[in-house]
Amino acid sequence: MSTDYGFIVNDLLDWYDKNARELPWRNQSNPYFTWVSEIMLQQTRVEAVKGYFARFVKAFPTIKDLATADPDQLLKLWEGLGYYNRVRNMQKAAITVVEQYNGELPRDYHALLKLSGIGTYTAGAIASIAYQIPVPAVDGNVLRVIKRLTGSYDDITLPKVKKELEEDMLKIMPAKHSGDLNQALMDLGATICIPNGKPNCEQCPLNKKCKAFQKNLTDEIPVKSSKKKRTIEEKTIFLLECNGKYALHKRFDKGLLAGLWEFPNMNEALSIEKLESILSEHGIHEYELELLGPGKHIFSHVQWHMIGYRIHLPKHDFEWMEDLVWVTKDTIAKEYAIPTAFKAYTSQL
DNA sequence: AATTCGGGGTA
DNA sequence: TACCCAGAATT
Repeated sequence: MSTDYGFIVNDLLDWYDKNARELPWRNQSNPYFTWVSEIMLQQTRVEAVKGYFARFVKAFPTIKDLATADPDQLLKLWEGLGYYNRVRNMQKAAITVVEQYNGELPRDYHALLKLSGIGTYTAGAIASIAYQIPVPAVDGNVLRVIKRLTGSYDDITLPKVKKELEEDMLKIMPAKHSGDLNQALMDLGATICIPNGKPNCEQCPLNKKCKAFQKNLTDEIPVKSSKKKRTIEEKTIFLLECNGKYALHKRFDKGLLAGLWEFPNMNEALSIEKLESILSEHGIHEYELELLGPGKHIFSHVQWHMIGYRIHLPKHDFEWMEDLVWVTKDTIAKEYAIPTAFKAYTSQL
């Protein structure tokens, strides 16, 4: 069952001419910059991206620079932005682009789609914005705007619903202004047809045609099926300090916060007595112990409840934990990417 | 189809 | 709190 959405194209393009947001990655013609912005914007708000975008393209001005970059330097530039696999995938794709496309992002939707970290949304966004290829870019904004427009109770978390909308939107893409149409839908979703709270329907260029507005259904549409609730994990974080240096540990290269640096830690809430006995078991008898405050961090699917200890050691040739590096506070700040989850303890270095 | 990947803004 | 954000990869 397909729907013809052709009746909204002119309204949206007219509205976009007057109301487009001015953003650092707009009004420029470098497809690589468009690519960087689209990766950063995945599940991430515009305001959060602005600073990261400027630093990133300054440090890596070309796809070749990205392809040859030090992975740890990339993670440092991404530090705090989240979803760190995005930057790993982007470098992997950059290497592919250098090897297969002479360092130039392909002007082809399906070729873009094959690159690591580029799915249907991002391929459509790059193709339409950077190359004016008439393909849609269906993100959460577009799903929300269109489902409200038609008063549809489709569950927008279902892959089938997104796929059908992509097929319908493909049919109405204008030959020359596909990038503008896609961005019009996104700007409308971000500024007028907003997700939380009351949308600003009185300002909407589509309100005369919008079923959700006419029937007062904007608080029930779009429908999103409920999510799993978060599990809680207890952790004990150690600030091991010796001769002005701190111990860091590199996380496993798969899974949560893959490849980032962390303070040594254990996956349980450790009492002082238990900690003292563990240290004793490892032959560690000279140290100063300080209990640090609790820390909490919420991820999408899990939350950490942490307690911390500062352990001041006279020497670091002990055999409690493996694979530690010892670095100064300044070096950590410049070179080591530590996720925000440890903020309660990085602030006490 | 369901889950896993961050972090912060907002009501 | 709970929800959401210019989603993609993995299972």
